[in-house]
Amino acid sequence: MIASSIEDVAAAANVSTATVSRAIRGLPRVSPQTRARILAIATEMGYVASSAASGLATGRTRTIGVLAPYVSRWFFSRAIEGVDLVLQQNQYNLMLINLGGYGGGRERLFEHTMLRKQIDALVVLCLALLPSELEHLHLTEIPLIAVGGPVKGFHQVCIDDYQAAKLATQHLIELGHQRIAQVLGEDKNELNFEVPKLRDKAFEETLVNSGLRFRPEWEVDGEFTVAGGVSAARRLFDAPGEQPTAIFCASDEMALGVMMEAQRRGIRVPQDLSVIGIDNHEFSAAAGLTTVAQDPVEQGRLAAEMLLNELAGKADAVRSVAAPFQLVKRGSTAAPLA
Amino acid sequence: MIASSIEDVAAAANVSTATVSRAIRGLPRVSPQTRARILAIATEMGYVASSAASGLATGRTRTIGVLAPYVSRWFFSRAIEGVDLVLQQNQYNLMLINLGGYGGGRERLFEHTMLRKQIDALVVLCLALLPSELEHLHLTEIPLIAVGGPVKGFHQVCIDDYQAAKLATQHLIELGHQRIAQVLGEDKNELNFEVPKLRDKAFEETLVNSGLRFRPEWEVDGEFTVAGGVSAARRLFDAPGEQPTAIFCASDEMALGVMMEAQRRGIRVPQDLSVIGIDNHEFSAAAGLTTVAQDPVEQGRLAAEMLLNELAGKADAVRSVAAPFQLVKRGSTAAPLA
DNA sequence: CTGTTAGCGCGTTCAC
DNA sequence: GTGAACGCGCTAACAG
Repeated sequence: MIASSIEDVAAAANVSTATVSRAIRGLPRVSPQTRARILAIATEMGYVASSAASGLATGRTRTIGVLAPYVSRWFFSRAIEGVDLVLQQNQYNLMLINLGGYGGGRERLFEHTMLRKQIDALVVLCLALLPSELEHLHLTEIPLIAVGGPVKGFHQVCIDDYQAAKLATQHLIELGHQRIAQVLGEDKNELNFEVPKLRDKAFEETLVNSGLRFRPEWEVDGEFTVAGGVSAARRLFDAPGEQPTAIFCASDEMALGVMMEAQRRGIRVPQDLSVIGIDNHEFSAAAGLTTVAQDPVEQGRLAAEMLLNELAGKADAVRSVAAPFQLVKRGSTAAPLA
Repeated sequence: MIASSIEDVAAAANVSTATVSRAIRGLPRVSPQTRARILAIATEMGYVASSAASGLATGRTRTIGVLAPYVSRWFFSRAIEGVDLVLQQNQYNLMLINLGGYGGGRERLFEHTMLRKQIDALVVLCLALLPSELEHLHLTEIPLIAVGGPVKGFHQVCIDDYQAAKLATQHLIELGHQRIAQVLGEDKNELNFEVPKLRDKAFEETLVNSGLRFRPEWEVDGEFTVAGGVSAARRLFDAPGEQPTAIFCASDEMALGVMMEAQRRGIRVPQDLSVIGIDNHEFSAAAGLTTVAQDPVEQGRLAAEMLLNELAGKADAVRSVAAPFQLVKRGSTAAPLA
């Protein structure tokens, strides 16, 4: 009852396979009656077209690839969900290509998986690609788009990271903070991208433009993780001499780590220390973290829609779009006591 | 240079397509010299077999499906990474089937996507499936396995949730707590599974078996999220009368929410309140949360390995396996003050 | 409106 | 060790 092919259906309905194909795919040139009859029979037989066969015939897989540096981090998993939302609505499949677990064979991934015509389009989640990889991708000539960060030669959906970081920094400055430290995320394993640099640059320039002193010793790496935020906070708190009254963190996960470490030491947030992040991570509201919010679900959704439009034949459907962001004030920031 | 088919390679190498096929797939009956020559030419031409065509011919897709209720929650995203690890090592693709975003058309997912012979095997991440869905899945006759929770009629890789919850509860009791509340996760949108029930049952029975009183009013829902944990904590803290000295949370995310709310109210953890969770979420170490740890990456990896073994022809490769768990003591639990 | 006929690109007998 | 030929299941172009 399950393993039926289009021929079985055609035979059962006394029509040709071509008619079955047309009827099922909703193409014209089939009388309403025959269509109804075929559909009924197909349903009853549990017939579903083989994707391999139709893929071979059409050259389309109805599958979109999502290339991610990690899947278990907030931004990426949410962006994946956003892409998925659109794909499901359009009966497309989602092939997850995770670079995080890749042990050395990363290049093979591009030369094989990517090229096997297994996907009709690709979403690249903020990821720095090697020149050879970019070349491979462009050779496939499938629609491409980047989400969450710029990729050279790609259209992109992402916030203006410079402006976002500037907004966060300015919030601290406007509250009256003068001694502001930064926890940033550095590019460890080459999976990373330009976003950290932009946020870093914005922080420094905003500080200086406001007449404040930029202190290199108050710039520590948090690796974009909670654990990294904790250890970054330790380094700051353990340093001798003057302490910052506020910390700008390049991501909420790091900011949450900073808050946890502060709490452990009895440093009160926001009385003794203001903390601000970027992202609006799921945990941030609960933790009362002030942040510059962005919405990866929406970004993923938008990107997927553009790709599908492009696949549907709309010219230049894939464009670069600036995603919105906004300051969300919560309890972790306040004017400095002194 | 990219869009080459096996015929192009065959022509360039002056051999038949059959020989190219054998050479590339490492089959015998090809002289070392010809094989080397063919491989060189294929590489140079950037040839990669079309997955649709080979899929049609072999009936195999080299793709494994992962059916998940959500992708952006800790357990699921980590389990996906675990599965992915094994698939990448074996040149398999991962098709992500997310039920979370599914707006009503859930059944169609099963009748179409699942059945289109698009995947060679399926991993179900702790998810309650409807009888009709189970039927569909079994009809496909592909290897199946459940991870993280029992699915009727499936082999499974998961911890013994009863024992894990019992361990957590006992830890609190052994510390001397007598007034213990529970934050559990209820089955809201039918995406859920039996795990919450098991943990709940273990908590109650352990309490009673230790001669402690079980108070229904101290059992509140936290929806398995941080935000849910926060609001559960509020309900507990706002209730008049006696307060619990410890709270058992059925997941770390809820426990973290409880800790955040406690902190906001000046309730000291662990002096005034002990909190324990289950999972060992990425944030738990940073937050100092005592928990019963489990490892979804490992569970996913194990499940994927069994599936691939089964696909490789090993009989009964897919079995049920009890995953390990252990108590990880951190700062959030201590003996009650009084 | 419907049927016939070619492929889509590869794997796989079988002969050689 | 190698090649020719068929078939996987479906779609597309053309006939009717």
